[in-house]
Amino acid sequence: MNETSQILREKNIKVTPQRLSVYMAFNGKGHLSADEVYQKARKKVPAISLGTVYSILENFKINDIISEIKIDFDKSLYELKEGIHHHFLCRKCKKILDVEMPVCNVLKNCAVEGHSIEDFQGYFYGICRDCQKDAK
Amino acid sequence: MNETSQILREKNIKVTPQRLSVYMAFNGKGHLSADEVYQKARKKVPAISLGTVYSILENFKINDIISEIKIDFDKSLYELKEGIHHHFLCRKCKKILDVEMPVCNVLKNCAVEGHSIEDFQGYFYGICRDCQKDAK
DNA sequence: GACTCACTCAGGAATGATTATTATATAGAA
DNA sequence: TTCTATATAATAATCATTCCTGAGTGAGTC
Repeated sequence: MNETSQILREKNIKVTPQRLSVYMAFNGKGHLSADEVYQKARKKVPAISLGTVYSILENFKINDIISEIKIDFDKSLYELKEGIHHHFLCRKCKKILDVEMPVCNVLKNCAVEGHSIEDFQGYFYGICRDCQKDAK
Repeated sequence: MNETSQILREKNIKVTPQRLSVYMAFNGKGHLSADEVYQKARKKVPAISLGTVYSILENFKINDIISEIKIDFDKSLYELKEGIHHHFLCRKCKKILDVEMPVCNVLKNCAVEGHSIEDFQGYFYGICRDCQKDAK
């Protein structure tokens, strides 16, 4: 009974090799596309299908284990939900970076114009530090 | 030489009936999908094709006339860029509402962790005022 | 052990938004 | 008006994502 199994059990999610492999695909790396998750999960469970990966990602999303990021308009990225942060897309090198923006964090769990806010995502677009350096 | 033509000319965008019809599709309404723009534009230019609509939307986006919104993860929405505001998606009725959030507006045109910010989009998720009322 | 019942999965087909292609038409400048 | 780069219509292609189906699995019951 490892740590990942524990996390799933706490959310009443049945533990299966496929689910463990998807969870573990995120080890260390954030911002994975469904296909990247699929490629990594296959190393543990070679027979896993892409459809299964999508369904597990959906399950994890509903259960607040991961969040979906749609910053670059062509495909979804996923990351483990740990620590509040937002995302920056460099228009030049297309890298996606996490950015801390404490002022944004208070926006969660408050009300705006009478609407209750359960979640907030902030997307920043611009030129990253490295690309600015290169331009000089 | 109407007002819309003027706006396009200022951006060095050739004025065509198709472009005018796409621009005018936004009259008053925000948050249109590409297909909704297409349906509205057809009323002025019946022969316009969906491909053309997409290409004009892309052109307008690059020229800062409209912005693309991807808050509900299945298709893009577009709106004229007028006034800074952010978006709220009600998880119950799926309506998208504009929200003013002045604290977010300062985030544009500043630097975060050394990255220059040219644009910022804030997406809020929760239950809207009306749906909260209904639940009572 | 046999039998449910609900859930999970693999494989493959279907969907649907978006993009690419190409030949024709046209806006705007000379 | 003529010319040329650009815009457009029509259509095909792409590709992420969802749907479907039939087979597996595991827990609980008898």
